[in-house]
Amino acid sequence: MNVRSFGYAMNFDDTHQPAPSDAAPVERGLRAEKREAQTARIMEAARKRFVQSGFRGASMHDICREAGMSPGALYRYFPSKESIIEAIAEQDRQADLANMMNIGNGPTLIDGFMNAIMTHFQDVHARGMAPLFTEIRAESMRNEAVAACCAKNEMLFVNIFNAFLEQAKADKRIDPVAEIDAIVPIMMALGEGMIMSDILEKGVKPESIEAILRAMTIAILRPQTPHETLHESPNHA
Amino acid sequence: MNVRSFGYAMNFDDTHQPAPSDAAPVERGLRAEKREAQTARIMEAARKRFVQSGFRGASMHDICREAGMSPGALYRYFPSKESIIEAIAEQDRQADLANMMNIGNGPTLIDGFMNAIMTHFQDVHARGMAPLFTEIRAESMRNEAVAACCAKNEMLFVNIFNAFLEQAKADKRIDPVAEIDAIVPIMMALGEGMIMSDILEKGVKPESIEAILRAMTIAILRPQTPHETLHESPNHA
DNA sequence: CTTGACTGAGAACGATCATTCTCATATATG
DNA sequence: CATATATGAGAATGATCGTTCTCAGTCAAG
Repeated sequence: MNVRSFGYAMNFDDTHQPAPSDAAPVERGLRAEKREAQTARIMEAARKRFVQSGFRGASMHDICREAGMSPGALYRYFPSKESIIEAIAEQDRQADLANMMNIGNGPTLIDGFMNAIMTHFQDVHARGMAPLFTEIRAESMRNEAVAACCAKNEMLFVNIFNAFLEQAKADKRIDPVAEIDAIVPIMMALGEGMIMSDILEKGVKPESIEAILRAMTIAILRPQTPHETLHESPNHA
Repeated sequence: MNVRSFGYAMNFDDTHQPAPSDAAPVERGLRAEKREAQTARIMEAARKRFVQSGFRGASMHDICREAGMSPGALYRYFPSKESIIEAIAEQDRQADLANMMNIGNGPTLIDGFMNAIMTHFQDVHARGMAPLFTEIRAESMRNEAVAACCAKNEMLFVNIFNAFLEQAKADKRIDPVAEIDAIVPIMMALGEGMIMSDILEKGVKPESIEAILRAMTIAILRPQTPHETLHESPNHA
């Protein structure tokens, strides 16, 4: 269900890896597999500690203890604490991006949009990732590498979202209240607020959230085809 | 222009203060005034460093240097770094609260609401406080004292906002799309997202922001008196 | 078995941090 | 002036942190 690509771009060279010589490519796969498993174990442990204590608050020894590993071992996989932070930020932002790629999959434009963000909220809530998200955003305001990671993934989504809305506008399926260049960042900001606040944690019913966000989205995008506005709220007593 | 009440509740006793004996209440005022000025200077310096490096990233020596003060001097005013963090969080959240108290001051319900939040956004943006806000929210997810401070001020505002909307609903001036108990936390989450993202920093025109948020607010609250919906956007070319 | 690279444990290191200690100065009070 | 108290500077302290060092085990290849 989750993105497990592990394609996080770390800026340290993997010179440990044996040179891809012509002999025994099968064995190399076994070694690499073990390495990946260990790396994943470290990241899992780090994420737990970071959620609980923040990037600066969690110590390397904490992470080692959580991962059941010595510092000497851990440093064979990550050259620094910074690199762990960057890897986790990258992985988290990529997971967010993957979740949001689903806008556009739905019977109507509004339904596709609502499904994507409601699923995303549920996912973040279920995995207890709201504190980590907030931590990443705070870190991104002073840490250049993390800022670049956020900017990169944000740009990817902005471009897609923007093109999606521009197309819908050109097709006269929506008639937005303002320029799409303004709507996109604002809707993203609103979404980030919902994630940070972890509304589901506060006991607000998902149906209410959906009803409110749907009304809001319709008001901003103003869908033009009649059946777009029909499903105002699927759960209305 | 700003809230300068300095009524932040610090949980350390001010036993330094001379006992309020019957003699010379005038002199005591002078001493207290100097103390307040020094305290303010430290908090100003701390805020600067915290914005730049975060709560954990900024060291006490950094703050001392910024304030032009030795550690020995600084520790006469604050017993710990924690207490500075708490004082700043409290002050910041109180300023936010004061800004938001203005909902209700406007020709229409929607106008009052829009004025309050737009002014608040401008204020936070102008003072460059978005990083500090994000830092406080991140800290509140693991630091009990900061969490309590956020919860306290949030509760104060929630109660007011809630009563405000319930009254408007009872008067049939609005017909909200969902229960007010759901609308309040969601609108607050949306606002926090706008502040964290510092939309104004991204070059989005304030008129566009206002137009979008106004449409959104109208869609959620659904004002019933005809002139409520009239002023859709005051700055429309 | 020997070799050589990989992996791991855990002590150790230097830096940095929040905080405290010591001592000096200033100021109000009698 | 003498005393007591508030204020300040700056070195010192003990803890903690990220990181490295040393050495021992593992395992595939010859």
